[in-house]
Amino acid sequence: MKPLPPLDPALHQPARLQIAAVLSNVSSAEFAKLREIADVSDSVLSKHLSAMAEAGYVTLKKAAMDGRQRTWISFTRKGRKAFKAHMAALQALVASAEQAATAE
Amino acid sequence: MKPLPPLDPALHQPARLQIAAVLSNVSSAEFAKLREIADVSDSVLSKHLSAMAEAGYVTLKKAAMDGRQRTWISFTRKGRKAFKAHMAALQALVASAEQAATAE
DNA sequence: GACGTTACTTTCCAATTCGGAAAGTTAAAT
DNA sequence: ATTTAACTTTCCGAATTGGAAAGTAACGTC
Repeated sequence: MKPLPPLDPALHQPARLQIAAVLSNVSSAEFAKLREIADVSDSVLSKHLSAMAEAGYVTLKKAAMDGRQRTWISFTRKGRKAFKAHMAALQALVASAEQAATAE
Repeated sequence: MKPLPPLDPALHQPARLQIAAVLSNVSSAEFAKLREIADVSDSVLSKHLSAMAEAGYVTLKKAAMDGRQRTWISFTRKGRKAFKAHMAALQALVASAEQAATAE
């Protein structure tokens, strides 16, 4: 039984996984939508997004929507790739666990 | 896009996932084996195992092996169930991410 | 039967991380 | 010029995580 592929610390945290899962499905998502799904406060979401942006995984774009200022978040190519790798690592984990016959 | 099933905090941490993945495949594993796979120090492994034991997820049994004292770790039924649920949550995450066409 | 060794366990401590509240910022609406 | 909406940053406190080192328990040895 060998060590599994490494999990990305910038994505592994639950709120970040949620955010990433959403972003993987869309070209961009609204701040408010992510906050709702990740179920965190403004400040916490903002901090997670900053961290992910710092890692080069997402970009934030402010755009006027109905006059109001909104922030749209998107994966960068790097972010998409990192998330894909992270998912693969999780898949590997699931797979390794799936041969769960009771052997010794 | 709805919130995904919750991830179990007692299992989500990387070292714990590794430990759980191993345990899911065997009836019991040696302390030393887990330490090697999780790639952590004695003290850290011991603490993770204590935490998982406290959660009712694993049991530790000391047994003499070749004269020497060894500790064998096993999932409880509850632990197995919790890990299964956790894996299902990860699967759901993977699945939700998998429709990753670029839609909006 | 004192002593060393092995195999953990617990304590100590520092570094991160995480979260919310509250204060700060900025651009648009009035 | 003010207000307001939509974040962002600061300011905490609490919890996690990790290693080193000290502690403990069970043998094995002499």
